[in-house]
Amino acid sequence: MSGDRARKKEQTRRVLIDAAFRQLSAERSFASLSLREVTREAGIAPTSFYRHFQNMEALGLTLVDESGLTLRQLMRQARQRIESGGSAIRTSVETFMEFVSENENVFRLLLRERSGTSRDFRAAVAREIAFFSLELADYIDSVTQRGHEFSRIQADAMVILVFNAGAEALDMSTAQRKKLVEKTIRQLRMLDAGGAVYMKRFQNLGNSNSGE
Amino acid sequence: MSGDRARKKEQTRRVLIDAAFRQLSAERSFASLSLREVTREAGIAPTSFYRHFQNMEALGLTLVDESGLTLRQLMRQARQRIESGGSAIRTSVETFMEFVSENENVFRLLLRERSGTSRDFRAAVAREIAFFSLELADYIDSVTQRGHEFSRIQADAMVILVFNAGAEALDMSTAQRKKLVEKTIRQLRMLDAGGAVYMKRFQNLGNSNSGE
DNA sequence: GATTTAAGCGAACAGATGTACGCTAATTTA
DNA sequence: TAAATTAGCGTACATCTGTTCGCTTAAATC
Repeated sequence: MSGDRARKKEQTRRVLIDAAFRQLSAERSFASLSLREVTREAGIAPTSFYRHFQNMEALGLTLVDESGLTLRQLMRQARQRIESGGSAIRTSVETFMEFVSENENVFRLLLRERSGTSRDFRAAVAREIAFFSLELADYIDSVTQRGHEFSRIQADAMVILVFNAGAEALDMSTAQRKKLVEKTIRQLRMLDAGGAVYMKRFQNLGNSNSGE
Repeated sequence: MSGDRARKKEQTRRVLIDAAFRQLSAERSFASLSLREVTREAGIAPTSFYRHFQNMEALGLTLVDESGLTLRQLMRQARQRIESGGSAIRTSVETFMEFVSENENVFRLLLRERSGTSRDFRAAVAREIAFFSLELADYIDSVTQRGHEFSRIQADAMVILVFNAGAEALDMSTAQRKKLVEKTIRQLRMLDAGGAVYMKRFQNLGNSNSGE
């Protein structure tokens, strides 16, 4: 039968990926994982690792990619919830925080590799966040009609604030997280309100960079 | 003569600290430094390390503390520049970016350990950033008189955006960094403008969290 | 059914790591 | 000046690391 071997190979590849994810925690970053640790957790001989990945860096990039996928599912979920009524800002923040709580290790990975030691990792995470931001910018622009460039700047700021809130949440209790959500919502509302005001000012003054 | 030995000890302690800072780079995080590497760079026997620090974690905390000090000097500088005229926002962003460019490794350390694997490190960095944010909040409040809590929320958002811009700048060319500065300034202006608007709305509606 | 392919394994190796221990030599104390 | 303290060093050891190599065994191909 054809595809039997390929299927089994895919299976152990998954086991390796899952083992790596499982070992991530507040105390363990991907960079601190050794090849042997991952294979041990996966129940596979160290040397077999090379049948699936060229090295740990390759495995890491796979993890980042999968995390990006999870992130996109999150976006889809948030969009659905917004469409079925409710404040866009509140819904987005709450959905994101839910995601962080349910995927702490996935989020930690993205968070850490964003400023990690591998340029490829940093680029991969930046790409995922940019995708996230672009989607939000489109949404904002479709609602406000202030122009793509402007919406993009606003969306970028919002995404950064939400991501940062997620990062802070990781070290917090449930009660503290609730407060954090409210704070973040206020920050996004400021940006929202400010977008309208600043846009007008921006148009009146033209694109000058005159001081003050 | 008394204090000779103590002085020399302090000296080699400095050599260790400097060696560690020197080894930080885009490719090397503090977590990836080994005790032996640091002592090698410092020109000191591995075992002598223990005469100065209990372990690498202790050295790391010292680095974070020193980085915090540098950050406070930066704040002082920004304050002075603002007082001697010019836009507060522009001056702050430009001064911060200058700091990042001149202290890339210091900034990288703070950036990485903010989401690192040591709770103590994370707490130490959070403390430094909170200090930074608190100062800005005081300044905002003294100018706008909108109340400490409100100013704090706004200041927090601003600090996050500026820090994040600093992080992005690390992987950028000089030209790209210039554009980033302008973008960040716009984001802060949005927050500034939005603060005024949102504050009014906030007061009129009361502290309700009614949807939409 | 015979031959080829390839996933998985165990043994082995060189290199690096943190740290214990005891020594030396210089400074400090008495 | 004699005794005590201590920064710095070299040796040593157990442990862990990534990776090579050749083998087995089962699936795929012919």
